Amino acid sequence: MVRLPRNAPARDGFVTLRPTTKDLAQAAGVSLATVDRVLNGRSGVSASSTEAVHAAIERIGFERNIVAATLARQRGHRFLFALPETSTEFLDVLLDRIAEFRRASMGEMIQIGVLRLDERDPHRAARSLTAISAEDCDGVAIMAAETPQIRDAVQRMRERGINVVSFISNQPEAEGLPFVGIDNAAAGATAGRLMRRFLGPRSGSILVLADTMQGRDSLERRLGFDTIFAGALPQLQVRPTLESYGDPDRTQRVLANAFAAHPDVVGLYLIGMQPQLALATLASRPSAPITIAHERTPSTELALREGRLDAVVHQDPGHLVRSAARILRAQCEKRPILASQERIRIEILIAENL
Amino acid sequence: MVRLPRNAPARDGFVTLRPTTKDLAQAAGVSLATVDRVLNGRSGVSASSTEAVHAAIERIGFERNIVAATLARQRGHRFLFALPETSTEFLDVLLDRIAEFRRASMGEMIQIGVLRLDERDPHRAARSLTAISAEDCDGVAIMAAETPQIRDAVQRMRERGINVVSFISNQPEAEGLPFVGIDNAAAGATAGRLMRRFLGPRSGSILVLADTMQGRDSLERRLGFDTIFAGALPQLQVRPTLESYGDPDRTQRVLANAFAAHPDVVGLYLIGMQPQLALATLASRPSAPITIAHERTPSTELALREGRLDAVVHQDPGHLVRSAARILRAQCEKRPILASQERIRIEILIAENL
DNA sequence: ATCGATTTGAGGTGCGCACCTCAGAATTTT
DNA sequence: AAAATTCTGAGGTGCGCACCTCAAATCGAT
Repeated sequence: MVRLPRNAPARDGFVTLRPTTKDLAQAAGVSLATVDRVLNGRSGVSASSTEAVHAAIERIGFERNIVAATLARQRGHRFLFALPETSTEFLDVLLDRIAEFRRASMGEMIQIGVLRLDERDPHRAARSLTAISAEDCDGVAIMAAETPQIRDAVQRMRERGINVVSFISNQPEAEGLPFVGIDNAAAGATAGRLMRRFLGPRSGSILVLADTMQGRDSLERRLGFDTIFAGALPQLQVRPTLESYGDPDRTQRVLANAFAAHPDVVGLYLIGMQPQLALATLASRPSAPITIAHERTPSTELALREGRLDAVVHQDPGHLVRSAARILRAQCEKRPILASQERIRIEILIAENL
Repeated sequence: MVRLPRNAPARDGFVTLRPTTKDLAQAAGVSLATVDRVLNGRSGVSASSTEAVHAAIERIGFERNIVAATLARQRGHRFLFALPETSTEFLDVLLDRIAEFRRASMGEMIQIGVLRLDERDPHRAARSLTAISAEDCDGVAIMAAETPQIRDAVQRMRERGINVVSFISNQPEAEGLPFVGIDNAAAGATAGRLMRRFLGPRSGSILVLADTMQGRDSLERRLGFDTIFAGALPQLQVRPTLESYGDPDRTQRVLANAFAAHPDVVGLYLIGMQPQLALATLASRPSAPITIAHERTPSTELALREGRLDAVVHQDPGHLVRSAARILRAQCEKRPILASQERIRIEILIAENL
């Protein structure tokens, strides 16, 4: 229990205490009020005063005490996660992590809400977003396919002063929206590389199954996957992407057809969010192809353990949630974000490192 | 900018404001002073009062406001990272992360120091630890091989009231020390599984090179690695562990000898912290074996990109540092730790998911 | 019943900052 | 020059909690 007297001498490898706003005011030769005005971007400060404060900040190495600031700024950030309404295992996991984060961040004065967007009806989804008022909400993390309606809604939200990040599924970067999620092309390439290595010298067809190829994410993953097999690999044929539309029956049907059409299937890449649908179909097949899926869920985890799945390419939902919240918070407080810390890693899971 | 008036009505998916200690005192029918005594584990409270407070905590769902608490408890935690003196690339990366974390946590009133321990001389290392006073330091994360001297020094530190976690290299769990790091047996098994899959139908010898097999970590990794090849794999021979002692010349020598003795080498598992030594030797060989190493460093990253390394099994140094600090802090504040959040993942890196 | 020990309550202080007010100073405009 | 405007400083308040003191109440044992 080390108390920290002001002006504590530097000892060992430790640093001394940090200057406060009072020290800053003194160093800058202005009053606390002016320091406050500069620090919090209030109006009515002359250029020379602003300059003096900034110079003093540099000189004495002032850093705002975030703990005290968030306490004093009796303002809990309210963030919304806008997620698709259709339920998938990955979304369930994500919701769990959001709930977990909500509990953890109550202590930090952050309130978390969830809004479900009707994917089938972009207009309705856009209206849900438009209904969010800046009074109720400081920031929104949006996971939705990019449509003109959504794009407009996002634009209007930002005009209302609500911070927005695009979450997991990337909105076009042109708008300058921060993106929280993995590089899907790299994720696809990762899956492709594993597939190729696991296949070794084997030859045959590789099937690719997506929920739908409408979404940017699936496209990017497929493109990344293909980069690995492009060129000199005549013995491996990556077949056109099959689409399941998240429908168990259709999944069964398209897979059965594909297996019939290509008796030499040696690999199966499950791009989409519902790999368990395909895995269920596959369970009945005798010689299983090398199978790689995305996202760790109870289903994929079990399949990995049971050997029905050879690898899973994953993005950590906990990280996604926390990163989105950190970015939104930084934006609210007009702090810079450390891009390096916010990069979501592409994780590879096999049975041994679960 | 949402202000949070007390007794704010619940809106949307948001939660209402949290009760304060004052509310808690009222609910428990005791005074603020008694609530304070219970919350902070001070003495002189009857069992019945303690009971009443805890019941009230449950009932009204009180949760301490960490922001206010850390501000009021004008006590900056001081934590030390005690690391080996011998420099490796992994340690350099680790030091970078520690420096980064130090900067980031100044705002949270946490001070971070680094202490280097002379590995060659356990007595000297133990003395360095013994010199740490509880006045100067609230917690220590120790990365060191377990020796009787270190064990005793740790014991004495704990008796002095300094919190300790064993860091990266595990001290025996018998002492009830929290451990921050990966399960090395699982990490070894992960490397083994990748090796086996990457080898496919190939047959031959697999070499294993460690810095030294003195450390528990290397032993565990080797054991985990072997589990994958145990039993029905006559075509793959995992050879006895070679030791480099971190010496470039010796590395070169033992590897050259091993390659001479086993012309059929198809795999190379680099257990230790200095894979770059072996990689340098390997660069001159024509047909490279499947090579797997531990820990992402500039060297291993480059080797992955250049194809000289096929996979890296990794533990994130940033996570390690933050997790150690979180655990130490939780111990200082007598808070429980969320074991699930503190599990360090075994990451798999290939060229595509860097 | 008396004494000591234990338990409790009331109250205060301060952490570092955000945010507010209002009066006075410095500057610009008329 | 006066008036209007912009800028500045001094001061206060409160966030939720930790930590402190001191007096009063309660308890147990003799």
